[in-house]
Amino acid sequence: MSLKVYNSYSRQKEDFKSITPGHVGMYVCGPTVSGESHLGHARPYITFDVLFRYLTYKGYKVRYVRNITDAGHFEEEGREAEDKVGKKALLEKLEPMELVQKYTNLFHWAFNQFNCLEPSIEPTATGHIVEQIDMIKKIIAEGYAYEINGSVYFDVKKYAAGHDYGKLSGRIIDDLLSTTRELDGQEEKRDTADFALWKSAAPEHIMRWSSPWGDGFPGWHIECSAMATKYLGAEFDIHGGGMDLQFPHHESEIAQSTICNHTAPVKYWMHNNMITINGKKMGKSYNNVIKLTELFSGDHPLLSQAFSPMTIRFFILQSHYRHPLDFSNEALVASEKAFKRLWEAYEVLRILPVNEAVIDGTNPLLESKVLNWLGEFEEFMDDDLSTPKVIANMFELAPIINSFKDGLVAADAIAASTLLLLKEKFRIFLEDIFGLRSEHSTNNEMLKGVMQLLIDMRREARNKKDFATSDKIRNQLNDIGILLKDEKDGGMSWTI
RNA sequence: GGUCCUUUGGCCGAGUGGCUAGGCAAAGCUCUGCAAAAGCUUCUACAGCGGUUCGAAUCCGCUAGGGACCUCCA
Repeated sequence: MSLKVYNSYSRQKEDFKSITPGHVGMYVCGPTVSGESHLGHARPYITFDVLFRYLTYKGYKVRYVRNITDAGHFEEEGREAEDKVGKKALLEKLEPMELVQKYTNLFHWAFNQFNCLEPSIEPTATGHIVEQIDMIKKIIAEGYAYEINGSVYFDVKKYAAGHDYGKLSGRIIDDLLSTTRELDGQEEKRDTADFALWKSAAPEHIMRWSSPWGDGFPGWHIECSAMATKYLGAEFDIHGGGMDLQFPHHESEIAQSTICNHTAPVKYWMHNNMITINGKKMGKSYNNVIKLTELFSGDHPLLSQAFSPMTIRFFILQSHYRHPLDFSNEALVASEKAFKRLWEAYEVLRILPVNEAVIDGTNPLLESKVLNWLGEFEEFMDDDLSTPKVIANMFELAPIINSFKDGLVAADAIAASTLLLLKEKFRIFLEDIFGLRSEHSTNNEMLKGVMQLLIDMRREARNKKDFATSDKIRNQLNDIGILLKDEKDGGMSWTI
């Protein structure tokens, strides 16, 4: 089976074929570490983590590059260009790199909580100033950039004359060139559509580097082009990021890299949609963000409780990555319950005994349904990562799994081979590909021993019809967060 | 203002021409000392209007609402 992905550049689903057989180069725009990550940031990194995992499952050796933007990206409108990282640092009275370190650590911590695999390479913008300067030099040499007052701008009009500038973002170049908007600090550009490759730094700028054009800092888009080229080559397979980066960021990346490397840089552009809150995009500019730390702690006016990283991961996977996802406390509560139920079914499945003697199941209809649902796991993922459909199938299978445990379905209803396949597919898709995991460590031997003792005591009490004692054990365990469940066969199990 | 997208049952959310997605909530039942959990059952929607078609949530047009980008943004 072959993977199809939606390519933003062609606006259609395409068969995925890697440039180098067996290998995939993937670049994803990483965080700007001038502040704390919020729920909106979780989406791309979880989405592309799943893609990374899925490509690996498909047998590709993937080099996954995700940058850390620890410089650059500037405020421009209505005021002098300012280095965002440097500005915040002054406010917080921290060294710029101290601030960057703090938020980088926080980012790593949060996405470790989300069980996101680490990228193969996580380059920083400040660590690649030299590469960026080299790239700018080449673009100047090619005649597509010009220097004015220590700054360097990309000549969009010239580029657009021979290239399809605006194709990725569906922009019409003439509209861009005839912007009616008045922007300060734009007068030195030849054209308003031009973008900065290098910006001259005012004396008070803390973050600055020397360059052939004087002291300054790199422009908005050049870091991704430089680092992607360095680690993935002039042409690589996948470039991912949020939809809001299509213009101008990715459009400009294409232009820079195309001029510098004489080839279009990316084969498949993939963009995730936004997370909205009350229908509005969650973003810094809207002042409506919910930080990840607030989500994890529940410390936010819109939240009724804390939500675990796996709940959020599951919530994100329940919708398709290219569709908008509206946040609400209720939706997260629903996801929390759904995930818990699914995960517990999975834990039941793992310890379900397999009778190798069952060659043919006694319930062919059930068996064919199970096989069909399992087969669709990969089929759905191949269709542009349709994670919600895979999850829907898992929920079709969950009651069947629970019915096996409760004896509502005969143990020999399906062949041993099918049961083994069921176990394997659940493990691969739930754990390896979706990156979900148990929230709680229940493999603490000491806790297991204590629980067994309490279960034994409760059973003895129940046998003696001493329900006061048995209820006390159950209720008090419940109060501290352990749920005792009486099984159909008289046994007991527990979950946190 | 320009470009583009979107509108699904109480809520979330799949779905691109014909066959009940799924989850959460709610109700009933089974099981149970009670409860929880689990299982079973019920709840059949596609913004409005018009068109194409044997047949449309799905294609086209108009109307209304919402949103994104155009400026840092995942």
